[in-house]
Amino acid sequence: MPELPEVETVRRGLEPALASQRLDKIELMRPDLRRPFPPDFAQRLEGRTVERLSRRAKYLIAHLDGDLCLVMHLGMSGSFRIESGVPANEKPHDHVRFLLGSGIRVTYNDPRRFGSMDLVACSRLEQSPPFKTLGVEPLGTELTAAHLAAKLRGKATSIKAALLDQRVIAGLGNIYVCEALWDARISPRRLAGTLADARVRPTAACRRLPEAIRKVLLAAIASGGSSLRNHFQTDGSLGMFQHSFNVYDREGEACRRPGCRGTITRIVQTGRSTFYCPVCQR
DNA sequence: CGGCATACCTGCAAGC
DNA sequence: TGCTTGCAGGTATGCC
Repeated sequence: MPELPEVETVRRGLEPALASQRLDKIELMRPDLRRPFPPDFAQRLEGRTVERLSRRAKYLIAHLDGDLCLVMHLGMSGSFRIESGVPANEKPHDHVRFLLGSGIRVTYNDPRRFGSMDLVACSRLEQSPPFKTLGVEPLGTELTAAHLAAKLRGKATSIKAALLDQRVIAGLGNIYVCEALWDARISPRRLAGTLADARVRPTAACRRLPEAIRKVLLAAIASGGSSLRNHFQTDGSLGMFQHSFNVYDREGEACRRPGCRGTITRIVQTGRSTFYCPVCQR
């Protein structure tokens, strides 16, 4: 289930199957996911070759020849399957099938249909929605304590909500926000604005955040990478792998920080579960 | 505009 | 066992 590390894992898993491949045929099993597919979706894709797969935040982007980009989001429950052989095996909630020149099939499955697929000119990607409003890539060089302090200055909302805001940092979701805040020993209830001082400089806690964020994301990507190497599930699906968390979904368990005697607590913030240790996260 | 609740959709686990 | 309820890692929209 896809936050940034899961999407990156899917990208790496799909890349070998898709790179340099011609899209021979696109089959749509329904007219929409979260929104209708763009007009002439299949026709605009068929016959083009995939040059590469990239990722921005939680979006997966297939770059095709002729300046066309297929922008995909996995929503809450999207996954891909790579298969060969005939006949195609159909599963519930298969919505899109890509038939490649190699004979391989890539199938998109999404029970909740919160995912999306859109077509955009690659040359205008950054100016088009949703990219134009996205914040910095957490694994890029732009994520610094100073940048965070500037973005969080004056914010009256919690740091938890602020980090979930894709306009601040793009790609964090509920799990990795909880994990990063635990790692940085910051309470999710703390007001975002308090991470910048009066001169809009980062506080000590704010200075711990960029490293904490990178650490949890990179660890998750590494874990996804190893589950990929073990090989896709028996059905070839990509996009789910279990990873051990320090706080997420651990309500009632002992805090894992050495020396801390706290118990992981669940609260609800802006309608979503937050897990944290009230003893060591301040 | 900022902050929050709500809607979208299905599956699953827990509780009665 | 079978039904109901609540919850799930996503974003977009509308309301104050």
